Amino acid sequence: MAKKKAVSEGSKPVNLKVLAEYLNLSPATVSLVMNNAPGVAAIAATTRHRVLEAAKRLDYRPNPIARSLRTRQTFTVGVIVPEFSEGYFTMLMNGIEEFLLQSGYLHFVVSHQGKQDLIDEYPRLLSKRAVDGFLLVNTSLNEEVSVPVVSISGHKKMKGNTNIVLDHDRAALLALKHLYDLGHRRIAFMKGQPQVSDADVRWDGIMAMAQRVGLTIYPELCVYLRANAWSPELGYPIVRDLLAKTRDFTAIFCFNDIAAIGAVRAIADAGLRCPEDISVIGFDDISSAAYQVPRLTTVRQPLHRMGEMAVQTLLKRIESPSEAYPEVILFEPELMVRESTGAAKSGRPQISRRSGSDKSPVPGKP
Amino acid sequence: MAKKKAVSEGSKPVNLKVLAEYLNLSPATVSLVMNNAPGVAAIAATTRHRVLEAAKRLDYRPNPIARSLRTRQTFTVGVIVPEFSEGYFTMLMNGIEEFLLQSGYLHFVVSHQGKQDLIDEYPRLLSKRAVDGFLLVNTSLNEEVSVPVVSISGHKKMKGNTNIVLDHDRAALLALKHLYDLGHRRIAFMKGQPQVSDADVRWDGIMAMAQRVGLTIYPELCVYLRANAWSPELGYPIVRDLLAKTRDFTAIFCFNDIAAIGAVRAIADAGLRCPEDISVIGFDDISSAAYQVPRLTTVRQPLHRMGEMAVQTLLKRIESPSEAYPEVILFEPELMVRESTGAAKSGRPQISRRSGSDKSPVPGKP
DNA sequence: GTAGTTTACTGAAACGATTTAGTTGAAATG
DNA sequence: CATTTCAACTAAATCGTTTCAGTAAACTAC
Repeated sequence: MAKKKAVSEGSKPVNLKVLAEYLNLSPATVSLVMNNAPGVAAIAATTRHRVLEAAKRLDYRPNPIARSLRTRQTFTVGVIVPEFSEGYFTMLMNGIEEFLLQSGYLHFVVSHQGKQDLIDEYPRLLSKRAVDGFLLVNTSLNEEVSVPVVSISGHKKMKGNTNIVLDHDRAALLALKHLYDLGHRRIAFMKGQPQVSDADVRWDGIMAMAQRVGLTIYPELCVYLRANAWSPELGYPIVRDLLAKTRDFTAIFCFNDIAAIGAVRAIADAGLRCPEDISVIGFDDISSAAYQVPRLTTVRQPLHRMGEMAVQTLLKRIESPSEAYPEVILFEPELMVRESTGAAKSGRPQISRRSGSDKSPVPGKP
Repeated sequence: MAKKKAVSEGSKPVNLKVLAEYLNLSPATVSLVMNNAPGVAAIAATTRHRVLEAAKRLDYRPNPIARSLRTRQTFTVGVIVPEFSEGYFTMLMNGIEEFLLQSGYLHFVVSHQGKQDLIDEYPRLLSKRAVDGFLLVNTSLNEEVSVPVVSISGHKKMKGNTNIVLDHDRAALLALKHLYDLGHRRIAFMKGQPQVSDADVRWDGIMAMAQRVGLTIYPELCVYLRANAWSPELGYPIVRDLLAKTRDFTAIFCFNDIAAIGAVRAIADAGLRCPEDISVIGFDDISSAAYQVPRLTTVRQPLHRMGEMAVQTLLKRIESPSEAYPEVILFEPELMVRESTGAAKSGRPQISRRSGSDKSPVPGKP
């Protein structure tokens, strides 16, 4: 034991040259064996064993930097996210990190806070650091990069990009059908921030499915997230202001669970009850959603699996870049019905509210 | 413009040699100028300008890998955390990442999930990748590493380690005094998981301050977190089970806000009200704490600032390792009084409950 | 005019791997 | 016996920097 320590900790870590000298072989031979490179077949089996054993005994660990310099591979990927937000981000990252580490990769994470200049700068910064690929979370790039890219909830079609996305039409359908079945007809909708790449697609899904279900979307009940924060501060003021303007709705479909928490709070502060007066439905199913008071009804995204799939796809593309890969990988949402939605309050003066104008209340399509 | 593009995007990125040839200078000279190295004084000002300008025109960017190979500096730090948890982790990371990027550093993040083998492996893994320093979050290492270390909420004294910690005595005092003043005498306490390095110190603080305030700690009202998850799932079952066993307490001091959310939920599920029947006090002040129903009273940790300070200290130590640095940097907590704590419910059969035994109810000290 | 000092650079050796194109000696082939 | 083939390695270039030890030319000093 003492001997082993003396060898491995004595002075500087052994490098290839030292190991080769120790073995009376050339660095080339040792390198071939260590990497199991094609061409290693030409090395005698006995020599192979000698090398491997000596490497273990001397605790030889190849220097990844030197290796990267030569091979242009760093076993590092760049992860670009809007923010280290609670909920969405952490669930995704757990999936991403787990699988990445298993495969021997590390990752740099940078957050751009929704700022366009950072969105432009970070890919360059990370390219300079020679990452082998990019994982984009809710972010879309303007310029192409020279390595494989996998986007989660990005929706831009770009060369070399695979999109991991939720089936937002289905998500919208699940939520709207649920609300419709509970009797809700006047529903408030919350659209995500423009810099969040999911926002538009989700919104389009809601528009399309509302029509399918037979729900009317009222522009005066639509609210838009702006602030960059992913904290309940996001949803709270917007729902508070909406309630100050009108209470003529029985449900609100929030952009995410964090905003939903803010919404629930705003409803309580307005002296109303959730779900008795207003039902709230969230999105994502973050880990605290099921423990809120009331427990949040929400559309679950399989974020852990999406993260895992993103990594798998990215690594496959890094390791064999010439193959063809799907442009889109779709995941199915799941409706988690809990306590924040309930039967629509009846007795609302729905008709009176709609008089006075005949034009379609749906923005855009007639 | 077209010309510029042709130069910068044409083929491979220019390297030092190409730039040097273009300038009719040696790589050595160019390198000196680019790095503003000591010795650059010997380069004529006109040459300096020529170099700088050509570098800009040809869009020369030094290859960080080659540079790292030579200098043994990677401008990368390793961040080791227990988990990508909501709340605590994200708030800290926002501070860490912001400051790190500003200073031109990137970071690898790995999470060990409380598993000892990973806690041992990751520092080696990251050392192999030649990180310039470590940032440990709620994690303590067994072996020393050869680069500077800054721990956040780590409490181990090790060579080369600076600890960024909260004043846990003060934190306990704030919380206990608050509860005491509200009339609470029988209080339940929740201790953090053994693998979370804050757990013991916080617990000791509570013990000490309880005595100071004049509060008795009842072993039967102490619960212990075990599960590794940092989700409300953490606090929920434990408080539910406690309530099944006894309801003879009027407040509970939770290990963190996430657990407090679980506790609030468990209280509601037991048919009790918070704070009327049981007051709940959390820890951290995560961003959704203020939006819970009821809004969470909690002990705030200045996590953003702690993260920033951690980075600042680490970078200073990386850049001038020989200087002396403090072993501990203390941060002050702040009590955020909100809605989840209220006056203790009176009329509890306190006396009857304590009869039958005369031995001190405080575990450990008499 | 010679020695010493400055000024403005440069050559070449690291750093620690990978990889291509050989080399060497022995065995097989015709 | 000359030639080819093969097995088992190795020499040396390369990746793109940094940095130390020079060096050539010009300038001072006496």
